[in-house]
Amino acid sequence: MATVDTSLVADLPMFAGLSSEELAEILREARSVRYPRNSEVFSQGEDAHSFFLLLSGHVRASKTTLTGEQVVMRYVAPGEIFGVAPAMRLPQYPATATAADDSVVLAWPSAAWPRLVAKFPALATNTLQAIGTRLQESFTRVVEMSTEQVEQRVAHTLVRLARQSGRKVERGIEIDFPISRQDIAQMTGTTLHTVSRILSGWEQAGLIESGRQRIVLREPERIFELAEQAPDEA
Amino acid sequence: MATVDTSLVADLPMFAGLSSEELAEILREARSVRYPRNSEVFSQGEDAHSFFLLLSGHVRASKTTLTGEQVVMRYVAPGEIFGVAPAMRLPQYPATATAADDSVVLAWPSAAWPRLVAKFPALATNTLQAIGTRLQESFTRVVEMSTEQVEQRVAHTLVRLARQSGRKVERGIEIDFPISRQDIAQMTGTTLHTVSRILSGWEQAGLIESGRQRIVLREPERIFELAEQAPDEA
DNA sequence: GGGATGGGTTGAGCCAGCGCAAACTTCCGC
DNA sequence: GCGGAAGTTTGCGCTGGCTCAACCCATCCC
Repeated sequence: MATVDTSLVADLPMFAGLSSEELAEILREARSVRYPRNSEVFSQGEDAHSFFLLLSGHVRASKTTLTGEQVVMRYVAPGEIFGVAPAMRLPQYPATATAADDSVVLAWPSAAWPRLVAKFPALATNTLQAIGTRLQESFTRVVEMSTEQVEQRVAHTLVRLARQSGRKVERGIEIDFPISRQDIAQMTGTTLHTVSRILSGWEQAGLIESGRQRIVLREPERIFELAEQAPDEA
Repeated sequence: MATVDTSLVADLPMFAGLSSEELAEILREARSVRYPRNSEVFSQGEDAHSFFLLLSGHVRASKTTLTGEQVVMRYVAPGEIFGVAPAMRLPQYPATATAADDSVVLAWPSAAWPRLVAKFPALATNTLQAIGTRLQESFTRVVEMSTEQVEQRVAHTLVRLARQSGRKVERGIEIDFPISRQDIAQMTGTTLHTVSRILSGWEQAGLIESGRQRIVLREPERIFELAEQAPDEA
């Protein structure tokens, strides 16, 4: 159980309003764990033994339906908390968390939550804000799924991924972790075939550049326009 | 500003872990307001001046897109909090709240939130739990929209409405507030035409009985089966 | 009681995107 | 360097559900 340097996480919104002594006390209860790419951090339905903070890498949260279909709920970026089921008093994890790339996380045992929150009320309000943001994002997704065509949804998804986890490269903005057509299909409620067709079209048009589990937005503004415009302006 | 009887709300999850004196202190800051059917409690984009608790009636939360389409996010049942933007530090309401039926709400000024939470930390954890539940519900909806056919989604929606706001009547379970085909369409991401066709079919089959803004589930279990079964078992 | 308004029903045609199928490419382990 | 697995591309046919359109019915207000 390595000790974590407070400076690594001091500026995160999760720890806003806490002194560095308080932060140190909180971090003392966490252990840092490394998850290689494609390994599971936790699994849907499993007892929620811990809650997490992502230090580096990327983690995919996905849900599996009764009929076996997978839906990707979100990608966790470094600095975000995840697996916070204990904070909502959920006894089990509602989704599966998988390392989309080699990742390092901080993990606190669930039992620590009530104690920490009692001692540091800022944690509760910070978490409330984080969950609130996530609720808004989820609402946005419901609205998109209800009102937009597939192409628009894919565009929105790429824009969001680029904003959240984009890395500037010479030729544009690259999504900073391996992501397949299938993953995007599971984020947008379509099939990998349709995603492939759409991305091929965009590549043809010079909007993107892509390869195996790799996407570079060459013209982010034009993708953004696609995302925002009404379908019949196309 | 009427004084509110603590006994009305003492058992709500929102106030779990608070003594009746503490509860009285919290309620002292709220005023109770009546909203007639179809009136707006607050409007999307408006400054979040208050947060609310529904005492009686039903409130519909809906979002409007840039292109003018409406999506119904949820129906608030008595005892639930809503418009809790202030708790998430959202400066504006992300949705519009409309009384689906004559309703009575408790309203607290936003400014009261930080003060109340500081004094009564249980409020923060209770709210966290409420928001967490809502996040799960929203996730469920994303999954349904991603993986289910329209008929299944409508079935799921009716089952949920019946559970949340169903009233037992001789012939089955009636949704306890006026709800139109259009409303259901906006909850399921389809058109009122398609909803009308589906409900007509079910009425034909004796599964439901319906009229103007009124739906009675005559065979709730069979609707439930429709909601759960894979489309090709139909 | 007549007109208007809001909600509901039903028909006909069309197309976005799915399902199925086959082939290709890249990566990785041995 | 070979074989297999995983990811991607592309063609083709079909269909669920949308669009457009017309009409009906109940309720409410003069």
